[in-house]
Amino acid sequence: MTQPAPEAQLEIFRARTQSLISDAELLVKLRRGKPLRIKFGCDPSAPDLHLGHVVPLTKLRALQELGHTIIFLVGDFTAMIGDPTGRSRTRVSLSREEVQRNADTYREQVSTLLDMTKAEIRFNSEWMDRMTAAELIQLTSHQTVARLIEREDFKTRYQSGTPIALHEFLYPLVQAYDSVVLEADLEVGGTDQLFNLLLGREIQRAYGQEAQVVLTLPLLEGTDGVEKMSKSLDNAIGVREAPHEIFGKTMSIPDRLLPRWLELLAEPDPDLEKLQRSVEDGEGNPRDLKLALARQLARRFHGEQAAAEAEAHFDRVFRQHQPPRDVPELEVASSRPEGEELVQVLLASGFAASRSAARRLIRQGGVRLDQARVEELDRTVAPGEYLLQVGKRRFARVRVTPFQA
RNA sequence: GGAGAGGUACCGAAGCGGUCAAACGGGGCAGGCUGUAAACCUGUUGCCUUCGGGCUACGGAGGUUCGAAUCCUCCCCUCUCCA
Repeated sequence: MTQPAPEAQLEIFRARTQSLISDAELLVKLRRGKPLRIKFGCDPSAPDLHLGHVVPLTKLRALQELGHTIIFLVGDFTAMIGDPTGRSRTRVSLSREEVQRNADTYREQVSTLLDMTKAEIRFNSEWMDRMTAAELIQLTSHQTVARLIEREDFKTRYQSGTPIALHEFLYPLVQAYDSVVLEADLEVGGTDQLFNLLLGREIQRAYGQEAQVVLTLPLLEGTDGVEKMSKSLDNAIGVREAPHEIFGKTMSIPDRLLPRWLELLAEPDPDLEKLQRSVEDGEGNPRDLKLALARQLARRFHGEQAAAEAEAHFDRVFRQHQPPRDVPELEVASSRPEGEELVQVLLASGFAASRSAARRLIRQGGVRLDQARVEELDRTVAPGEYLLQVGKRRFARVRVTPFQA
């Protein structure tokens, strides 16, 4: 592959980024004509990729296609600390086997997005396990508390009286040191990583290396439209989720989030862009645009056919209000000759967490048996087969078996 | 070592002797509407209930009181400041 000219490459590096520090330094590195070593840190404990990860991974693929080397740094050592970003507590350390297994899963999932045969995967325990206390002290000597406390979340935590444990300061330092060991030319991360990435530059200089270029990417908001996407906030769409889940969840994002998702996630597509323009003009219906995005995402992770089925499922359940084709089946034994209480059936089906919750659902008109809304709280279901529906989207085919004394 | 602040439901946060299963906001769930599981509006959100009520809950254990999330004692945990 012949590499585009440095200036042309710069445009690709810069596309959709939050910040790039700095253009000039990147150009210097590119002009040397050698493939850059591009570091990207990943968390060893959460191998489930979601759309939030797709943003940087798409970027990395573009850079990989320019012939640069992508290095996935698995922070298995740093995981003992837990990134102080947000409120995450210190995590339990994972065993070597667990880390390896997670890394394998990660590799497998990332493979659908970029060419892993050309990428390196490294673990920072490789060098951190061997670091002596004296070396660690030396590393810490290159930074000041004042500098570390500048980091936004440390600052707010300090000011608000939320405790900061001493070891948390080591997280950015170790991450920075990883760049030294890997001789990274550039590090990619989310905006929330800016401080850590910049620290990498300082520590590299302290160890006599050229500073890495820092490239940060916007963080994708989750399905709630407010918080950044994360599994723990339950606002994520996983790339391995079922096609109809990906499709449906995408359809349920707030309309106002749509431009953002299109900007960060959508692959170039003339039809999509045409739709987008018509929606911006007030002509088109945002729903159609959302459909197009949902279709594209489902197709990207599950293929054309699965995407079509997911769309059909959505259309059926939410537009026509018909039960879906595949409904989970469930068997409930009658507890008395005339059958079983509906309340009990709801509990057994998992649609209600308690009998009180089940009654509440019925009282609110959220329960249907064979399409007919149930009005009686004390409804008993005679033995037989029924389609049970709770709310708009939860269905089960229930078989109530006869009473046996 | 000393001084102070605080621990309330899924989360944030009020309440500081009864009218508190606990305001309010977020989240969840349900209903309505709709162009979608969007937006908006309404309801609901401890458990059990024969729908009259009953039971368990406000860091833990005791106590005062007819009655405690609210007062007292001890304990556990968190934070801040001073040394």
